[in-house]
Amino acid sequence: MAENIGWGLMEEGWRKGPWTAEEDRLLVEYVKLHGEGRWNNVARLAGLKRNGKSCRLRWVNYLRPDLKRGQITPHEESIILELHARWGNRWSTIARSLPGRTDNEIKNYWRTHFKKKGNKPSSHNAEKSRARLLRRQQFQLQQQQQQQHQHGDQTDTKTILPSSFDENDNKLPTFTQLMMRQEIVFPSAADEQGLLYSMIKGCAAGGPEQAASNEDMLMWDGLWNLDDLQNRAYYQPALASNFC
DNA sequence: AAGCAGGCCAACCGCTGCGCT
DNA sequence: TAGCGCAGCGGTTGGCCTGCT
Repeated sequence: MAENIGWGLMEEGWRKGPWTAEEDRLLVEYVKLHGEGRWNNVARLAGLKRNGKSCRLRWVNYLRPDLKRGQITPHEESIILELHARWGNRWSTIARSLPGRTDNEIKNYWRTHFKKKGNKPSSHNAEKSRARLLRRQQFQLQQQQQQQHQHGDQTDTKTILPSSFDENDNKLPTFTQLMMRQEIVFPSAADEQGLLYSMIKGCAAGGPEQAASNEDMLMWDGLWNLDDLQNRAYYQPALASNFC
């Protein structure tokens, strides 16, 4: 039996529907005090009239401090495409390769942009969406630049293209070799290349040959590719086998 | 200006796997 | 080993927003 309480719905004692700012605050306070997990205790300990599932979902998809806001970048999009081709609808697995992005976010993005029209990213709708996305990104970029200008924030160029890379040869050294030659410059954690940063941090000890799991191996296999268009790392599956 | 269609995203639902008893 | 509870996952829904006609 459901009861409408104006903003939200009460069902069997649990509130449903959109979260209020006060509920968010209570949930954040709870996680600060008790950490993530034991979500069924939230109602009792935090005074929230939400079930554990709802609390977990709200935290994971919206309140987590490490979430990355804003549109999916073309770089992230290419990663999503490649990983979806590998793993299918394993959204949580794909999300683990995109720091700050949630499985829900990626799932929504995929369904919006690629699910329809026979999974053709280049369809008319996808093109329109991309055009809209680019307009938004340009706007966001302008805003970021304005903010950086206001704060005098000088961001360093984050080149990770190896100086020894021979374009004619098209043969890339291994990651370990680059580490030895100190030819990799770590991007900052705040950079959109957070993926590269986390991969370097996670596997720097030995590169793909030291990867801890099959999934790590897959990531190494797929992700370490370089593109010199903008003096930064880009995701290009076609070159993967040359690099690792 | 209004109506409509589609995009976008937050949230819910049902199922599954895992750990504990 | 069966039963139970919890956490996590993928699918789906519903409402708001935006752009087009």
